[in-house]
Amino acid sequence: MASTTDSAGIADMPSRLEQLCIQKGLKMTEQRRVISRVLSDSTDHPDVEQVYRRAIEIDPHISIATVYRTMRLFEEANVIERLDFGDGRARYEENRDEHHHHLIDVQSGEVVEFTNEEMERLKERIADELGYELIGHRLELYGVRKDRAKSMKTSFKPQLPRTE
Amino acid sequence: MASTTDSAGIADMPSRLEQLCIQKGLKMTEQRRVISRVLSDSTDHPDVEQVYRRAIEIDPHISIATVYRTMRLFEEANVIERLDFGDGRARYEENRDEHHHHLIDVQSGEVVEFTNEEMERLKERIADELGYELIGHRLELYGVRKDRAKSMKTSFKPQLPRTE
DNA sequence: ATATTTGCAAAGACTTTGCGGTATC
DNA sequence: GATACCGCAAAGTCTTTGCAAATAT
Repeated sequence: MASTTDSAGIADMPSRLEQLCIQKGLKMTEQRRVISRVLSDSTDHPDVEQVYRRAIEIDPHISIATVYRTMRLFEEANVIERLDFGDGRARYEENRDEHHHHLIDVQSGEVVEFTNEEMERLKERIADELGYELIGHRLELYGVRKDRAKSMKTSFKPQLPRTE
Repeated sequence: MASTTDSAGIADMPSRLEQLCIQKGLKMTEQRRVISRVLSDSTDHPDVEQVYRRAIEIDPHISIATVYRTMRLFEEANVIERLDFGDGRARYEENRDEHHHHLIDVQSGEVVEFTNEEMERLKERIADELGYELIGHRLELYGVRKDRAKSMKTSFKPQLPRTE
Protein backbone atom coordinates (compact mmCIF):
# COMPACT_ATOMS: atom_id res chain seq x y z
CA MET A 1 0.00 0.00 0.00
CA ALA A 2 2.70 2.47 0.94
CA SER A 3 5.24 1.45 -1.62
CA THR A 4 7.64 3.96 -3.07
CA THR A 5 5.92 3.84 -6.44
CA ASP A 6 2.49 4.59 -5.02
CA SER A 7 1.33 7.51 -7.11
CA ALA A 8 -1.69 8.46 -5.01
CA GLY A 9 -0.07 9.58 -1.80
CA ILE A 10 3.02 11.13 -3.26
CA ALA A 11 1.52 13.57 -5.69
CA ASP A 12 3.60 16.29 -4.11
CA MET A 13 6.88 14.45 -4.09
CA PRO A 14 9.16 16.02 -6.68
CA SER A 15 9.58 14.02 -9.87
CA ARG A 16 13.02 13.00 -10.96
CA LEU A 17 12.91 15.68 -13.60
CA GLU A 18 11.87 18.35 -11.12
CA GLN A 19 14.82 17.48 -8.93
CA LEU A 20 17.10 17.82 -11.91
CA CYS A 21 15.63 21.21 -12.71
CA ILE A 22 16.13 22.41 -9.16
CA GLN A 23 19.73 21.21 -9.28
CA LYS A 24 20.21 23.24 -12.43
CA GLY A 25 18.80 26.29 -10.70
CA LEU A 26 15.66 26.65 -12.79
CA LYS A 27 12.87 28.66 -11.24
CA MET A 28 10.21 26.11 -10.43
CA THR A 29 6.73 27.28 -11.18
CA GLU A 30 3.66 25.13 -10.75
CA GLN A 31 3.47 24.71 -14.53
CA ARG A 32 7.04 23.48 -14.75
CA ARG A 33 6.44 21.09 -11.88
CA VAL A 34 3.43 19.62 -13.61
CA ILE A 35 5.21 19.32 -16.94
CA SER A 36 8.19 17.73 -15.20
CA ARG A 37 5.88 15.18 -13.65
CA VAL A 38 4.17 14.43 -16.94
CA LEU A 39 7.49 13.84 -18.62
CA SER A 40 8.89 11.79 -15.78
CA ASP A 41 5.77 9.65 -15.79
CA SER A 42 5.75 9.12 -19.54
CA THR A 43 7.27 5.96 -20.94
CA ASP A 44 6.52 6.92 -24.53
CA HIS A 45 7.74 9.85 -26.62
CA PRO A 46 4.98 12.44 -26.48
CA ASP A 47 4.74 15.47 -28.73
CA VAL A 48 3.89 18.90 -27.37
CA GLU A 49 0.17 18.40 -27.86
CA GLN A 50 0.28 15.19 -25.84
CA VAL A 51 2.33 16.74 -23.04
CA TYR A 52 -0.15 19.60 -22.98
CA ARG A 53 -3.16 17.31 -22.75
CA ARG A 54 -1.59 15.25 -19.98
CA ALA A 55 -0.57 18.39 -18.12
CA ILE A 56 -3.99 20.05 -18.11
CA GLU A 57 -5.45 16.87 -16.70
CA ILE A 58 -3.34 17.49 -13.61
CA ASP A 59 -3.74 21.26 -13.64
CA PRO A 60 -5.87 23.10 -16.17
CA HIS A 61 -3.96 26.32 -15.51
CA ILE A 62 -1.41 25.64 -18.21
CA SER A 63 -1.38 27.02 -21.71
CA ILE A 64 0.15 25.33 -24.69
CA ALA A 65 2.48 28.29 -25.15
CA THR A 66 3.94 27.51 -21.75
CA VAL A 67 4.40 23.90 -22.76
CA TYR A 68 6.31 24.98 -25.84
CA ARG A 69 8.42 27.38 -23.80
CA THR A 70 9.07 24.78 -21.12
CA MET A 71 10.06 22.09 -23.57
CA ARG A 72 12.57 24.43 -25.10
CA LEU A 73 13.85 25.45 -21.69
CA PHE A 74 14.18 21.86 -20.55
CA GLU A 75 15.84 20.89 -23.76
CA GLU A 76 18.38 23.68 -23.43
CA ALA A 77 18.98 22.71 -19.82
CA ASN A 78 19.65 19.25 -21.18
CA VAL A 79 17.14 17.52 -18.93
CA ILE A 80 15.00 16.30 -21.82
CA GLU A 81 15.83 15.30 -25.33
CA ARG A 82 14.03 16.34 -28.48
CA LEU A 83 13.39 13.60 -30.98
CA ASP A 84 12.32 13.69 -34.58
CA PHE A 85 10.61 10.67 -36.02
CA GLY A 86 10.12 12.16 -39.43
CA ASP A 87 6.56 13.34 -39.04
CA GLY A 88 6.27 17.07 -38.70
CA ARG A 89 6.31 17.55 -34.94
CA ALA A 90 8.93 17.23 -32.23
CA ARG A 91 8.79 14.39 -29.73
CA TYR A 92 10.36 14.43 -26.30
CA GLU A 93 11.70 12.12 -23.68
CA GLU A 94 13.29 12.59 -20.31
CA ASN A 95 17.03 12.58 -20.67
CA ARG A 96 18.15 9.48 -18.88
CA ASP A 97 21.50 9.95 -20.62
CA GLU A 98 22.05 6.28 -21.09
CA HIS A 99 22.36 6.94 -24.77
CA HIS A 100 19.90 4.91 -26.77
CA HIS A 101 18.31 4.94 -30.20
CA HIS A 102 14.85 4.25 -31.52
CA LEU A 103 13.31 1.71 -33.79
CA ILE A 104 9.90 2.83 -34.92
CA ASP A 105 7.24 0.30 -35.84
CA VAL A 106 5.74 1.94 -38.90
CA GLN A 107 2.52 -0.01 -38.58
CA SER A 108 1.69 0.69 -34.96
CA GLY A 109 3.82 3.77 -34.28
CA GLU A 110 5.31 1.90 -31.33
CA VAL A 111 8.85 2.90 -30.45
CA VAL A 112 11.43 0.37 -29.32
CA GLU A 113 14.52 1.71 -27.65
CA PHE A 114 17.86 0.06 -28.04
CA THR A 115 21.50 0.62 -27.30
CA ASN A 116 24.40 -0.77 -29.23
CA GLU A 117 27.99 -0.27 -28.35
CA GLU A 118 29.22 -1.41 -31.72
CA MET A 119 27.13 1.33 -33.32
CA GLU A 120 28.62 3.93 -31.01
CA ARG A 121 32.15 2.93 -31.87
CA LEU A 122 31.35 2.74 -35.56
CA LYS A 123 29.94 6.26 -35.65
CA GLU A 124 32.98 7.66 -33.91
CA ARG A 125 35.23 5.83 -36.30
CA ILE A 126 33.39 7.01 -39.41
CA ALA A 127 33.53 10.62 -38.28
CA ASP A 128 37.16 10.24 -37.38
CA GLU A 129 38.04 8.81 -40.77
CA LEU A 130 36.33 11.74 -42.44
CA GLY A 131 38.42 14.13 -40.40
CA TYR A 132 35.68 15.15 -38.00
CA GLU A 133 35.13 15.08 -34.33
CA LEU A 134 31.67 13.69 -33.66
CA ILE A 135 29.56 15.96 -31.50
CA GLY A 136 26.08 14.68 -32.28
CA HIS A 137 24.12 12.19 -34.30
CA ARG A 138 20.66 11.01 -35.09
CA LEU A 139 19.72 7.46 -35.83
CA GLU A 140 16.32 5.94 -36.22
CA LEU A 141 15.37 2.62 -37.67
CA TYR A 142 11.96 2.03 -39.17
CA GLY A 143 10.66 -1.47 -39.34
CA VAL A 144 7.76 -3.88 -39.31
CA ARG A 145 7.45 -6.81 -36.99
CA LYS A 146 8.84 -9.85 -38.69
CA ASP A 147 5.70 -11.90 -38.09
CA ARG A 148 3.60 -9.55 -40.16
CA ALA A 149 6.13 -8.32 -42.67
CA LYS A 150 5.00 -9.10 -46.18
CA SER A 151 6.80 -7.11 -48.82
CA MET A 152 6.83 -3.52 -47.69
CA LYS A 153 10.46 -3.12 -48.56
CA THR A 154 9.77 -1.14 -51.70
CA SER A 155 10.73 2.51 -51.35
CA PHE A 156 9.76 3.20 -47.81
CA LYS A 157 8.69 6.66 -46.69
CA PRO A 158 8.72 7.20 -42.95
CA GLN A 159 5.15 8.02 -42.08
CA LEU A 160 3.56 7.26 -38.78
CA PRO A 161 -0.05 6.68 -37.98
CA ARG A 162 -1.51 9.39 -35.75
CA THR A 163 -2.05 7.94 -32.34
CA GLU A 164 -3.94 9.20 -29.26
CA MET B 1 34.38 23.29 -76.18
CA ALA B 2 31.96 20.57 -77.14
CA SER B 3 32.53 18.31 -74.19
CA THR B 4 29.68 16.27 -72.80
CA THR B 5 29.58 18.33 -69.65
CA ASP B 6 29.34 21.65 -71.48
CA SER B 7 26.26 23.24 -70.00
CA ALA B 8 25.89 26.06 -72.54
CA GLY B 9 25.10 24.14 -75.69
CA ILE B 10 23.05 21.37 -74.14
CA ALA B 11 20.45 23.35 -72.28
CA ASP B 12 17.77 21.32 -74.01
CA MET B 13 19.30 17.94 -73.40
CA PRO B 14 17.20 16.11 -70.83
CA SER B 15 18.75 15.92 -67.39
CA ARG B 16 19.29 12.55 -65.78
CA LEU B 17 16.32 13.22 -63.54
CA GLU B 18 14.08 14.16 -66.45
CA GLN B 19 14.93 10.91 -68.16
CA LEU B 20 14.02 9.05 -65.02
CA CYS B 21 10.70 10.89 -64.83
CA ILE B 22 9.90 10.06 -68.45
CA GLN B 23 10.73 6.43 -67.75
CA LYS B 24 8.30 6.49 -64.88
CA GLY B 25 5.62 7.95 -67.13
CA LEU B 26 5.31 11.33 -65.46
CA LYS B 27 3.81 14.08 -67.53
CA MET B 28 6.68 16.40 -68.31
CA THR B 29 5.79 20.04 -68.14
CA GLU B 30 8.26 22.83 -68.62
CA GLN B 31 8.25 23.43 -64.86
CA ARG B 32 9.07 19.84 -64.09
CA ARG B 33 11.80 19.87 -66.66
CA VAL B 34 13.37 22.93 -65.08
CA ILE B 35 13.09 21.54 -61.58
CA SER B 36 14.57 18.24 -62.75
CA ARG B 37 17.50 20.10 -64.21
CA VAL B 38 18.02 22.14 -61.05
CA LEU B 39 18.07 18.99 -58.96
CA SER B 40 20.30 17.09 -61.33
CA ASP B 41 22.73 20.00 -61.41
CA SER B 42 22.82 20.43 -57.64
CA THR B 43 25.61 18.83 -55.70
CA ASP B 44 24.35 20.08 -52.37
CA HIS B 45 21.08 19.37 -50.55
CA PRO B 46 18.81 22.31 -51.32
CA ASP B 47 15.59 23.10 -49.52
CA VAL B 48 12.43 24.07 -51.38
CA GLU B 49 13.26 27.75 -51.26
CA GLN B 50 16.64 27.13 -52.82
CA VAL B 51 15.23 24.90 -55.54
CA TYR B 52 12.66 27.59 -56.23
CA ARG B 53 15.28 30.33 -56.51
CA ARG B 54 17.46 28.27 -58.80
CA ALA B 55 14.46 27.32 -60.92
CA ILE B 56 13.17 30.83 -61.52
CA GLU B 57 16.63 31.84 -62.66
CA ILE B 58 16.16 29.43 -65.55
CA ASP B 59 12.48 30.17 -66.06
CA PRO B 60 10.58 32.77 -64.03
CA HIS B 61 7.27 31.07 -64.87
CA ILE B 62 7.39 28.81 -61.88
CA SER B 63 5.61 29.31 -58.59
CA ILE B 64 6.79 28.01 -55.27
CA ALA B 65 3.57 26.02 -54.95
CA THR B 66 4.58 24.10 -58.03
CA VAL B 67 7.98 23.44 -56.54
CA TYR B 68 6.35 22.02 -53.42
CA ARG B 69 4.00 19.91 -55.52
CA THR B 70 6.81 18.71 -57.73
CA MET B 71 9.09 17.79 -54.87
CA ARG B 72 6.34 15.69 -53.39
CA LEU B 73 5.59 14.11 -56.74
CA PHE B 74 9.24 13.32 -57.36
CA GLU B 75 9.66 12.00 -53.89
CA GLU B 76 6.69 9.69 -54.29
CA ALA B 77 7.99 8.57 -57.66
CA ASN B 78 11.19 7.79 -55.79
CA VAL B 79 13.40 9.83 -58.07
CA ILE B 80 14.51 12.19 -55.31
CA GLU B 81 15.01 11.70 -51.61
CA ARG B 82 13.81 13.96 -48.86
CA LEU B 83 16.30 14.65 -46.10
CA ASP B 84 15.91 16.13 -42.68
CA PHE B 85 18.91 17.73 -41.08
CA GLY B 86 17.09 18.77 -37.96
CA ASP B 87 16.33 22.34 -38.89
CA GLY B 88 12.70 22.91 -39.72
CA ARG B 89 12.65 22.44 -43.48
CA ALA B 90 13.02 19.51 -45.82
CA ARG B 91 16.12 19.11 -47.94
CA TYR B 92 16.31 17.14 -51.15
CA GLU B 93 18.76 15.28 -53.29
CA GLU B 94 18.52 13.36 -56.51
CA ASN B 95 18.09 9.70 -55.73
CA ARG B 96 21.25 8.11 -56.96
CA ASP B 97 20.23 5.07 -54.93
CA GLU B 98 23.75 4.25 -53.95
CA HIS B 99 22.67 4.45 -50.38
CA HIS B 100 24.71 6.94 -48.46
CA HIS B 101 24.48 8.93 -45.25
CA HIS B 102 25.37 12.45 -44.24
CA LEU B 103 27.80 14.01 -41.88
CA ILE B 104 26.90 17.63 -41.26
CA ASP B 105 29.57 20.14 -40.33
CA VAL B 106 27.80 22.14 -37.67
CA GLN B 107 30.07 25.12 -38.11
CA SER B 108 29.84 25.57 -41.87
CA GLY B 109 26.67 23.64 -42.68
CA GLU B 110 28.67 21.65 -45.19
CA VAL B 111 27.42 18.13 -45.79
CA VAL B 112 29.79 15.23 -46.31
CA GLU B 113 28.33 12.08 -47.78
CA PHE B 114 29.59 8.69 -46.85
CA THR B 115 28.75 5.05 -47.24
CA ASN B 116 29.63 2.30 -44.86
CA GLU B 117 28.88 -1.32 -45.40
CA GLU B 118 29.52 -2.23 -41.80
CA MET B 119 26.84 0.26 -40.78
CA GLU B 120 24.37 -1.25 -43.22
CA ARG B 121 24.92 -4.72 -41.86
CA LEU B 122 24.80 -3.54 -38.29
CA LYS B 123 21.43 -1.82 -38.77
CA GLU B 124 19.94 -4.91 -40.33
CA ARG B 125 21.26 -7.02 -37.51
CA ILE B 126 19.96 -4.73 -34.79
CA ALA B 127 16.50 -4.67 -36.32
CA ASP B 128 16.60 -8.41 -36.76
CA GLU B 129 17.57 -9.00 -33.16
CA LEU B 130 14.65 -6.86 -32.03
CA GLY B 131 12.30 -8.96 -34.11
CA TYR B 132 11.84 -6.45 -36.89
CA GLU B 133 12.36 -6.33 -40.57
CA LEU B 134 14.13 -3.12 -41.43
CA ILE B 135 12.34 -1.08 -44.07
CA GLY B 136 13.86 2.34 -43.52
CA HIS B 137 16.31 4.30 -41.46
CA ARG B 138 17.76 7.71 -40.93
CA LEU B 139 21.27 8.45 -39.86
CA GLU B 140 23.07 11.71 -39.67
CA LEU B 141 26.28 12.52 -37.92
CA TYR B 142 27.04 16.03 -36.74
CA GLY B 143 30.63 17.03 -36.30
CA VAL B 144 33.29 19.68 -36.35
CA ARG B 145 36.48 19.46 -38.32
CA LYS B 146 39.17 18.00 -36.13
CA ASP B 147 41.56 20.87 -36.81
CA ARG B 148 39.25 23.43 -35.28
CA ALA B 149 37.50 21.32 -32.66
CA LYS B 150 37.99 22.77 -29.23
CA SER B 151 35.56 21.52 -26.64
CA MET B 152 32.14 21.63 -28.21
CA LYS B 153 31.28 18.17 -27.00
CA THR B 154 29.03 19.35 -24.24
CA SER B 155 25.35 18.73 -24.92
CA PHE B 156 25.16 19.29 -28.60
CA LYS B 157 21.99 20.57 -30.28
CA PRO B 158 21.87 20.16 -34.02
CA GLN B 159 21.53 23.67 -35.38
CA LEU B 160 22.78 24.77 -38.72
CA PRO B 161 23.77 28.20 -39.88
CA ARG B 162 21.51 29.57 -42.59
CA THR B 163 23.38 29.55 -45.83
CA GLU B 164 22.64 31.16 -49.22
C1' DA C 1 10.76 43.76 -4.31
C1' DT C 2 12.25 42.56 -8.71
C1' DA C 3 13.21 39.90 -12.33
C1' DT C 4 10.88 35.89 -14.57
C1' DT C 5 7.18 33.57 -16.07
C1' DT C 6 2.53 32.95 -17.82
C1' DG C 7 -1.82 33.33 -20.86
C1' DC C 8 -3.63 35.03 -24.63
C1' DA C 9 -3.78 35.95 -29.13
C1' DA C 10 -1.27 37.35 -33.02
C1' DA C 11 2.35 36.27 -36.07
C1' DG C 12 5.96 33.44 -38.20
C1' DA C 13 7.93 29.48 -40.91
C1' DC C 14 7.00 25.81 -43.76
C1' DT C 15 3.74 23.34 -46.43
C1' DT C 16 -0.73 22.15 -48.53
C1' DT C 17 -4.90 23.14 -51.16
C1' DG C 18 -9.22 25.12 -53.80
C1' DC C 19 -10.17 27.21 -57.96
C1' DG C 20 -10.24 29.06 -62.56
C1' DG C 21 -7.20 29.24 -66.41
C1' DT C 22 -3.54 26.55 -69.12
C1' DA C 23 -0.81 23.08 -71.12
C1' DT C 24 0.34 18.10 -72.09
C1' DC C 25 -0.56 13.69 -74.07
C1' DG D 1 -9.94 17.49 -76.61
C1' DA D 2 -9.91 15.40 -71.97
C1' DT D 3 -7.22 15.21 -68.16
C1' DA D 4 -3.86 16.68 -65.45
C1' DC D 5 -1.17 20.78 -64.24
C1' DC D 6 -0.15 25.59 -62.94
C1' DG D 7 -0.37 30.15 -60.53
C1' DC D 8 -2.41 32.59 -57.09
C1' DA D 9 -3.87 33.32 -52.74
C1' DA D 10 -5.96 31.39 -48.78
C1' DA D 11 -5.58 28.13 -45.22
C1' DG D 12 -3.37 24.50 -42.32
C1' DT D 13 0.09 22.80 -38.97
C1' DC D 14 3.60 23.42 -35.78
C1' DT D 15 6.05 26.79 -33.22
C1' DT D 16 7.44 31.36 -31.51
C1' DT D 17 6.58 35.92 -29.51
C1' DG D 18 4.77 40.77 -27.64
C1' DC D 19 2.46 42.40 -23.89
C1' DA D 20 0.16 43.01 -19.48
C1' DA D 21 -0.91 40.39 -15.40
C1' DA D 22 0.81 36.97 -12.12
C1' DT D 23 4.51 34.56 -9.56
C1' DA D 24 9.02 32.77 -7.62
C1' DT D 25 13.10 33.67 -5.04
